[in-house]
Amino acid sequence: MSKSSAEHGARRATLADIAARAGVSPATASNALTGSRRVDADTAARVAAAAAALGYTPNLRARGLRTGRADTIALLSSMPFAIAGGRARMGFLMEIAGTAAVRALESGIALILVPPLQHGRAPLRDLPIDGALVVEPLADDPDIAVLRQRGLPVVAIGQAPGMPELPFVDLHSFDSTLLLLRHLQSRGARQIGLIAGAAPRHAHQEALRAYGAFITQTGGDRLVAGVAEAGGAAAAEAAALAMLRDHPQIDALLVTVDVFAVGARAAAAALGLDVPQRLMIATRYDGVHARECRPPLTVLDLHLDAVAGIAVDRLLGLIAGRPEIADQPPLPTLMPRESTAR
Amino acid sequence: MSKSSAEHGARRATLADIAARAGVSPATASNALTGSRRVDADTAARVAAAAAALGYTPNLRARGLRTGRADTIALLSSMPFAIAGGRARMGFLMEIAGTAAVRALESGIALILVPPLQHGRAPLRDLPIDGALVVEPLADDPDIAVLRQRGLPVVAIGQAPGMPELPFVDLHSFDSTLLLLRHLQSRGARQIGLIAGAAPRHAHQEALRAYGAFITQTGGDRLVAGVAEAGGAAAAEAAALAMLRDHPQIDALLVTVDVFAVGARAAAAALGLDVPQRLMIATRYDGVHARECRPPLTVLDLHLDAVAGIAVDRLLGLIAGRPEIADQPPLPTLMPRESTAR
DNA sequence: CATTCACGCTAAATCGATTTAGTATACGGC
DNA sequence: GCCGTATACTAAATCGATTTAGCGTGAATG
Repeated sequence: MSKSSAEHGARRATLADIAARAGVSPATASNALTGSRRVDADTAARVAAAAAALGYTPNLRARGLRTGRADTIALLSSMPFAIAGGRARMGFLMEIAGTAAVRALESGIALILVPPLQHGRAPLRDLPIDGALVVEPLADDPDIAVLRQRGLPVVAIGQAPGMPELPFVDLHSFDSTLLLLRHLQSRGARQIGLIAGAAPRHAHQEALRAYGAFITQTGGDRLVAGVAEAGGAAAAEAAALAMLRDHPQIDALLVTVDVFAVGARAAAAALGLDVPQRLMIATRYDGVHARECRPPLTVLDLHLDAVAGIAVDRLLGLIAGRPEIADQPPLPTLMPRESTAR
Repeated sequence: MSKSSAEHGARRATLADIAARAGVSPATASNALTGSRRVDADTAARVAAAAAALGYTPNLRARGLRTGRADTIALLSSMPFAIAGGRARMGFLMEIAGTAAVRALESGIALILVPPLQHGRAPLRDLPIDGALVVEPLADDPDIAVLRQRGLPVVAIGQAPGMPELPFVDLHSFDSTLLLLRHLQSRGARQIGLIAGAAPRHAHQEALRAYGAFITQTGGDRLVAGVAEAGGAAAAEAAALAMLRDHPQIDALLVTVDVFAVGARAAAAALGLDVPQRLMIATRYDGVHARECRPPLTVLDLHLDAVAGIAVDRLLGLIAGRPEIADQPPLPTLMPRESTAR
């Protein structure tokens, strides 16, 4: 009965069918439907009627083959599985994906999700897309390299380190970090430690820069640990343990990655340090990790809706060759939770 | 300098280029690369070398045009914006999307996200896809109708009401409901009210059925309200208000939709009913709404990872014409929170 | 020796739309 | 009446891969 179920449905009407029914050539039918050249109003109406009658929808593969357009963009993240995978399954990426998909589809563009793959396949090389959004790219990001080689426009969500000319949507990492540092300070922190990702991502680098500026200004020791992203919470726990042991004067930790913050919290527990009384912890992204941590972690509202919307607009603009828009999303907003409620 | 940035990159190598370099015809090059027909080992090696040297990647549009395959599947939800949109941006859909995208990409299939659109466009008709996953379809789901008309295989996540023959992944809505009802009972509930979505979705219908069975068995009044999905939390609040006023004996509410549960919680607040002391509330999906509700809501772990994985496997199986797999995900697990901690 | 067969390959058709280059007609101006 | 030109259309080329049909060659079979 059923072989490949692709055989079932009635054959889709083609442009030639429409043309025949309307008594014109395929070329005219095409022009009438897409409006790319002048066509007599009567003829256009006949073509439109035929298309409606036959339920015509263009074959996007054929159109794409001819025009080179794909009417598709990709959203991708290079975050390693240890951070982006697991229980909280790419919350960050998915939050952006939701808004981005809506925004794109409203413009008739489909959004393909390209999550980090465990086994490092590179589907990017032949994906039929017109452009891509890259979330928090690395310096010398291999995905961006591939996309550029294909000549595809790219918009980074969070600046791409070392590529100042690459269009990006600003995640305001410097200001974010300052916001959190000042919050910790206002809650009475005297010595803040910083735990950042070791990978060359703009967010980490900016966190370091902001932290440096803050320490210079306020005094105190410059206590920083870089954690390998692939290590996940366990690596962060180890780093936090070492840092807290070596520097018992630390009374607050700023952790740039939510998964790492969970590790830091575990380290505090291991050392018997009460959170928030003895040690405050704050992180950046408000995901499952931050919310389900006990106590819940103070975070930022990164306004990812706005971020995603602007990113899509910018990318579609680049694809269409429209002049660049300069919009940037609003600055993140503080969302204090128990982990800093002293 | 920059016009359409699509012009920048070097022209992609085509099969013809490979063929020329390897000194064979395009047909042979194709056969060598795809392995669809026998080719001399030497020749195949030459072709492979040429492909590698030129960095050849097939043009998927051209291939798709010829073969009819798209190597793409869609994930779509018909949930109205009032539920799926807004602050919690399709948590349910996105949670599934993450796993599904990984699983699909590992098989070389891209995943397109089709969220509900506010202005009811129907991009489904011409999206180049091989099949689709539909989340919690409606009875007579218009999306499914379109897909079927196109002859595309569909897998429902949560059974499709009135379409028992449609392949689906079981969300175990009947058992889920019983699980929650028994939990409420075990926490001392004497009279449970049910607030379900009014739309003809399997989850709601099964909730009603399970609730009916439960009441029949345990006694008590059958107190049910159906809430229009498009009404969102406000509609649910109104319904809960009415129900709680009319039936003050209600001491627990089971709400099938997380957004509605938030509305129910607001109704309790408006009536001055303490949660959970005077009124317990439980819902199904563990999303932002449930977690950020005060008090946090008791929910189920629906094991969406497993659900999504099975759904993708089933769909890819259908597309490939493989015999059906019968796997179903594990039963949901209870995650008690404060809203039922009496 | 003639015939069949398998093998390895190629030319050309094909998928369905868009676009180029060009044709037929009508109209206006002189 | 002739020319230029705008209009409305069409035939054919094109995008890049796959697939059909078929062609030589050499080995095996009777």
